[in-house]
Amino acid sequence: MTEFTKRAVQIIASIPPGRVMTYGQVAALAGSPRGARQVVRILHSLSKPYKLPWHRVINAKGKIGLPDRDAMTLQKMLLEGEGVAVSEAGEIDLERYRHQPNRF
DNA sequence: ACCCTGACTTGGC
DNA sequence: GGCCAAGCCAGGG
Repeated sequence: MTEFTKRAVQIIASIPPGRVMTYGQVAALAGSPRGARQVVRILHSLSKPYKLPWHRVINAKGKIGLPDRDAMTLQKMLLEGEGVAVSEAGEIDLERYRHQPNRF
């Protein structure tokens, strides 16, 4: 496991309920602005063992990237359960829910 | 080791 | 604002 992966895991795990982050944002904070795809891999392979809040990680368009309709519905359900509004199309208001670890 | 693929992002039309 | 093309990085076959 690379350092980047470890950092990404920490970052994802630190996203509080009711907040979301984009793949690119996580990647950037973990030290690799172009590592969004690796973040995706992390969610695929490590979300289970590390119990990561995968549902709080979405793409830059503010939408759920999941190809599976069922999984998307689950994610929508989980987020709404935390107070995040998700449209039927799986869209989220990033400006409103984006988690910003080092905001001043 | 090489090639393909992906829960991505950004820039241009 | 939506669709297409190229860039990027790692894991898996």
